Amino acid sequence: MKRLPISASRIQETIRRLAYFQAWPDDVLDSLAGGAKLLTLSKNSWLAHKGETLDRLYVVISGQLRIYLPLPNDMERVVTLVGPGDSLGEACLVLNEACPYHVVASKDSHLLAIDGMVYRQELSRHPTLTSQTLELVSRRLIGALRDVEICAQPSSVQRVAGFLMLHQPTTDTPTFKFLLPARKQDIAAKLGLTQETFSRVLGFLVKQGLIQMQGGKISVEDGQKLSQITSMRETQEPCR
Amino acid sequence: MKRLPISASRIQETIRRLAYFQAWPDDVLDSLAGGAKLLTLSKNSWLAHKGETLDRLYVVISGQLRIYLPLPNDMERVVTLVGPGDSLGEACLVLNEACPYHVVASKDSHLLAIDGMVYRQELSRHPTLTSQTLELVSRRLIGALRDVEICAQPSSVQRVAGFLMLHQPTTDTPTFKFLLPARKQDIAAKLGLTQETFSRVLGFLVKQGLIQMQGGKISVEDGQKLSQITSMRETQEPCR
DNA sequence: CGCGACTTTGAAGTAAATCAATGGGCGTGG
DNA sequence: CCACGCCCATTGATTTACTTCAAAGTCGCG
Repeated sequence: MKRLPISASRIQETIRRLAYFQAWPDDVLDSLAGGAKLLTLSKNSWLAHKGETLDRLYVVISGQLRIYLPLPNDMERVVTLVGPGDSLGEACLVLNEACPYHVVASKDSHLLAIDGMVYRQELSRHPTLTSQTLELVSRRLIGALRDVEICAQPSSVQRVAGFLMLHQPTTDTPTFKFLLPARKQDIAAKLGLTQETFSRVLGFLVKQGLIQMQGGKISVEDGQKLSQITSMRETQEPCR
Repeated sequence: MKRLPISASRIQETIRRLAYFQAWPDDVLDSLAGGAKLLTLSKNSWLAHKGETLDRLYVVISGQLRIYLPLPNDMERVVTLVGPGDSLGEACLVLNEACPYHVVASKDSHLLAIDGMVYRQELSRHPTLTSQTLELVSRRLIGALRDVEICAQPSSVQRVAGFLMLHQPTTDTPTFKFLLPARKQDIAAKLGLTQETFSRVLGFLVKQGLIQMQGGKISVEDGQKLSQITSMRETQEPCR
């Protein structure tokens, strides 16, 4: 992880380009730019460890971060995959609490790091920002709940089906394509499965004709049936 | 569920007594009392269904609510148990989104129901409330993460140990007692276990001398060892 | 073309779910 | 005050879906 020696104007420019800051007033952006840094993280390098105090708000410009919880058996439970335009750390900064998860770059990444003190100060100064942040955190809370719901599915097929259906653009679109947002390994870890099980389930769904797959490209052929799986009592066909 | 025919003054009085509203200005409380109702829910009656729009903020006065996600196999994944002084619905109201979970009374309960419109209006009028709510939702988000962490533990013994250790009053208190906050059934569902497994694991821990148990009263005898279990690779003793 | 990272496939073991039945508390009513 | 009935917890026996361990296969990239 190294700090890019970039001019302040470059930072301001970057900030203004990010959707995250779209609705924020100019003077706030100027303040934020003051304590901001541009970071470059190479794949697999750490951004934060669980238990550390987080003193920055991070916004991903390019690349991808993996937020996860470490498990006893050398496994990980992926909480979120943070992509371009996404941010991380609001809740911790607001509460001034220790970081509850690990964060590492899952790809070479560029990010904006905004000083926590400045961030909190601006937050307290501008009610609009506070309510926007409230909305953001609320969205994240509800999102977390959706993830819990998927991971709580009793069978692996149901979890994967639930995951796939998250990507349908509009409800009642029976067929659609998308690219897996990360390595299958990481997605499996987000679903609470091993990569092996995830692979097998995808293979099973292909065999059933419910999806097609080539590399990371998924084509859902029958979203209808896939949704039903989620609420079915028996999922695993006799396997032959 | 029936509406108590209670005077407005009684409602204001109740509101003022709740810790939830401690720091809120008087005029806000008056407004909130305007659209508020006192509800009585008898055990097992519904407060909200998943998918419905939630148009009230609820604060529990007495009793207990169970927030949960329905699972295909007629099981539930308990998200939270909401007790006296706790509230529910902030995130939904802020985003004006459908309720993502079911809510039922797990005991006979009394609650305060505050009109959503009024709540949002007051929120937008008073930046202080907004930041307090931001803190509340942030806390809830981080709490949700802790729950995910426990449920992600690979073995049942580790999940239960993690749950038990949540109740230690201060870190480095090796021994402590507490009362289970709900039926074992519901706690099991919160840990992603069946009641049978939960029962067996508790029995196992008793046999190991790590805890004592009589009914809902738990006495943790060796928090040290219990914490270690959480990060151990092998958990289940050979059983004989 | 060959190497490393990631994924897929196979075979075996195991922990937890499931099914089924018993046991204990507690409130209600006789 | 005891007896019944209900709800919840416990215990046992069985099944199986997932993990685990191991190895081969694929892909992209220098």
